[in-house]
Amino acid sequence: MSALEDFTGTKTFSGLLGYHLRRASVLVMADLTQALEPLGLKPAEASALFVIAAAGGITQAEIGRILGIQRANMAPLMANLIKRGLVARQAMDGRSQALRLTRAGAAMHRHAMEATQAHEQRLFGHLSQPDRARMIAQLQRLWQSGED
Amino acid sequence: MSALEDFTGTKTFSGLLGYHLRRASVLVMADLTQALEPLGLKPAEASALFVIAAAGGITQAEIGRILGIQRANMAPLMANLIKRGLVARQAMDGRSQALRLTRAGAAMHRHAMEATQAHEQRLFGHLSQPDRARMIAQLQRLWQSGED
DNA sequence: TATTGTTATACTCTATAACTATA
DNA sequence: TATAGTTATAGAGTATAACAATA
Repeated sequence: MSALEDFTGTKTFSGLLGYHLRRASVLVMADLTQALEPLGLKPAEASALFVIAAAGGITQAEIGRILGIQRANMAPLMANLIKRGLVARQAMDGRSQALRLTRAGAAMHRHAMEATQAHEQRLFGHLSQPDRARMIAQLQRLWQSGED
Repeated sequence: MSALEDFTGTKTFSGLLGYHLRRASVLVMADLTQALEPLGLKPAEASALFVIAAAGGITQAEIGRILGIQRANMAPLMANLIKRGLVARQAMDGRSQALRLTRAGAAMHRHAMEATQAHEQRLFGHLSQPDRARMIAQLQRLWQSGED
């Protein structure tokens, strides 16, 4: 056991769930970023595609609320997806625009979902299905408790 | 159930552990940042104090390796803690310097640990002790698998 | 009055490169 | 050659403020 493992294994951090949550999240995001890079997608862009695929006709402001992304930051993100022909707009009323996947966007969505599932399997595959489900439920309750 | 909860509750994201890990981590870091703000500490600074308290005489490069912080980013962080009189340096050899908490630093460390424990209790107190221990063990194995 | 979409901008965090002094 | 500490800097992600158009 190296000196580094020794320290991180002491009571200094071993009792702090938030610390391990953060370190794990950093690792997972880095791996997901790599997994999506061949598709030319960033995690936030892939997430937006996932939401549109599940809820065609949704507005970008609503996607932002679901994903925790500011309206101001959704604008360039969505402009990029539209410019690349993955998402199409359709006027609902004078200020809202319904978003749908194009054919290319639907294909990209499938590839992104496959890459994401493979990534999840790679990182979390060693966990049993009940362990995974329990952790998801606990984490979801946690972050949704901060949603108002 | 609102439209937002409905979407985040669908199979789109509910099966993705990485997504919930990320959302939870963001919430936890925001809460910890607030909890430490009255002390004038940022999470990274508090973590450095924790490491020094547990391992007096350690160098800042080693702290960086433990916490996953680049050497280049440790320099201004540690300079700030020293300028505030929380940490003192002591030459080991011509290039390495042993770090120790000053009296003020030890007091700050206690306050930071108390604030952190209260924060953890506030966010994770609803989890049973076995649940908490299991989650910590699983997350730790996960992020440490990416350490080389 | 509130909301959508947008632009501009600032701030924080993190990563890279380069340098010196020393081992 | 490798490491400690430092500086400068660039990039990404996120936050705030303001605006026009519309509900």
